[in-house]
Amino acid sequence: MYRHLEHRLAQRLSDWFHQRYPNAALPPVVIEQPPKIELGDFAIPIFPFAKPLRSAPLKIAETIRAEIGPVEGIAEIQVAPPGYLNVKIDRAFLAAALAADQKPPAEVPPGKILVEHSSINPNKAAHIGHLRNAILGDTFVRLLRYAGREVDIQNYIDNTGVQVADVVVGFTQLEKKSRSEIEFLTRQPRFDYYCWDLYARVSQWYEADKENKQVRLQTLHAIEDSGSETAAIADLISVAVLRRHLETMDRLEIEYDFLPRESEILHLHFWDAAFTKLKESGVLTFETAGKNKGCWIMRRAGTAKVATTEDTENTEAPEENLDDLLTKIGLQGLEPSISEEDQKVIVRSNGTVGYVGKDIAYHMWKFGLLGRDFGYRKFYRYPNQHDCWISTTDGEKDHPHFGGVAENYNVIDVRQSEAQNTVKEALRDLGHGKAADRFTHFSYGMVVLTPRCAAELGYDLSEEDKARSFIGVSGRKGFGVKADDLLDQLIASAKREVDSRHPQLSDTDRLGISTQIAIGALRYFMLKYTKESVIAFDFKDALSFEGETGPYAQYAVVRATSIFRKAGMDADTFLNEAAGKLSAADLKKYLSGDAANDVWELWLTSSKSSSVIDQCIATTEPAYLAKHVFQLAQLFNTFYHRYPILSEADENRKQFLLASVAVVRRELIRALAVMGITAPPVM
RNA sequence: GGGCGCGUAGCUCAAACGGAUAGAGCAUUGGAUUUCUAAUCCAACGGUUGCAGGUUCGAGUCCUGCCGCGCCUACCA
Repeated sequence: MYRHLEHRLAQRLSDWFHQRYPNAALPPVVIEQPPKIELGDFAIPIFPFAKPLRSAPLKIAETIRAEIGPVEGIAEIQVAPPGYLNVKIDRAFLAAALAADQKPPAEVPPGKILVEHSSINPNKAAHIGHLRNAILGDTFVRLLRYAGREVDIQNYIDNTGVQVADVVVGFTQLEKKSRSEIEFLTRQPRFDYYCWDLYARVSQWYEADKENKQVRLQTLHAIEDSGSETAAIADLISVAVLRRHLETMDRLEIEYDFLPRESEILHLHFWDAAFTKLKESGVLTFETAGKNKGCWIMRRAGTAKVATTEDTENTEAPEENLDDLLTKIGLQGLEPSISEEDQKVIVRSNGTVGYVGKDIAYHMWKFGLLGRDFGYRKFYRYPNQHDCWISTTDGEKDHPHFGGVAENYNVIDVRQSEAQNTVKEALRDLGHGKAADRFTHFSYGMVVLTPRCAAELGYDLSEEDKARSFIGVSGRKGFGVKADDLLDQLIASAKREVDSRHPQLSDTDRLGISTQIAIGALRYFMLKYTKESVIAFDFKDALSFEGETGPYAQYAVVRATSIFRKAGMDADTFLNEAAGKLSAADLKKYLSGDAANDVWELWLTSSKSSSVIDQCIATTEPAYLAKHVFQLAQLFNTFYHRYPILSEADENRKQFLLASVAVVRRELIRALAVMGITAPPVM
């Protein structure tokens, strides 16, 4: 409803401007929030109109105020120096709509959206960096679904890369394990932890003797031969680790619909099909000389940008740079179409295709542009009976339809920006401009360890690392905080509190509550930072349950619920039945005037969730929702402290206060659900 | 070298489109509960938004230069 009023107001002002000044070129109407609630609920800066209309902002504002006429849902419009229009919402109007949970219909664009996230190499345990990815991705899925969009969640599994080969080397060479011995190990709890340590040991082994890297190369080749014993072992390991990843993420209520694997991209000849199209369209060119002789290359994304109709005036500049470069490296006259600096090798001179090439093929499939499909097999059934499918070469006849989507979001960290751009440009160069436009790299920053945190974990730091402000997580070095470990710690820490607070509850109940709190803390922690920022991981912050944390917001819900429990009522039932009986006169009475500003702010903020969620989707930034949830919880806690509700003597006012609590509670629960957080019954 | 990003309170972070007095949390200090149980609330303290210019009614935000840091720049994935 807040969103609706905002749009209505913007539209009305825009219409007014166009009617009164039909020939003027005017900037769009921008709606902001005044710095203080006393000033109003919406603020429109008039300054941008001063110049085009050749008039003072205050004068224009005054004219608008006088001529705009009544707007439904708007109570008052004031002019404020030095040039704002401050607008007050009709408080009773909004509150009545909110109490009755009225939602004006929103437009939902057609077409399915694909969100790809997690994509953890299946060779070791998931760590905190993967948690950030999965939580961001899963929350974005929930945001889209809240907005009414249909979403498929895919988790791309690179099961044929060197990382898997390295662990295979560890089992077969370092540990001399047979296939059946490895199979036995895969059935042990937390097999991924075993691999974590082994992977780090293999990396050391490579460094100890360069000869050892030959083994890696042989193993890598053997994996690609699908009939070999090595391939079978690799599959055994990667599937077992993958299963562990699904279990870990399921602890956080993160699920997937489909797991496309790189092995099928190869075996089902996705790449061959893509390669043919890429060659035919000239996107890939064969190098006959120079550093990349014998490779199929593409122009590096983002460099020497091809002139389009919009920027013809810039056509000269890149060519000059190109000539300069060619001169510098002594290549003038050889006429490669792209300088070596700008070349991106897609197919190596030995004929094998790199990661980006496979990703291009995968993305052509995603948008239904490849003319091929995976085989599908059920792989994992979640406790809620939802099935997660995996790619195979043959597969089951009846399966859901994956691929051929309208939009695509890839949740991948910022280091892959260039590779992502290359995929996007390949789609564009193939003539699929629309698909390229609907390809979004949902980029986010790294999770790193503070030197203190690394020391706490017992890692020996080099002098170089000690001097750094933070240290990157490294699976290769076995350097990082494992996802399951962190979650275990959070649960244990929450459990200690719950045990002391609620000794009367059963241990199972206390564990359940602790788990909800741990998930709330972890998910909120990963979402409160804006996605581009680097998270300097610190146990003190991550394990905190106070201040700006998930449990703070969960606690607000618990408090709201406990008011109703104490009153012998169910909060939702109350809202369904009693809230409708709130008279317009009472709403007006209890919400009017500056004295009611604090309660009004509670209602106002409650009404903003849909607007905030729209903003999160438009900017691919879930942190706005985290901030909103915290703000709402904060307002509620202040309100809770200031107003005794059950002891309120005025019965009508008591009903109004209860309705206020019930509305905030409902909106908090909804917003938290979008973040994948549920509030426990007690805390 | 080139590309991208970052630099805001002691620490960790906010501040959509340039807008009203740059806000939170943590930490520190002082207070609040026989109550809908304090994982809470109130208050104090804390800032030349890296530096120097510029654009304009107005700059943490845009432009230029400099300083510092990170990532990418592999026939790795």
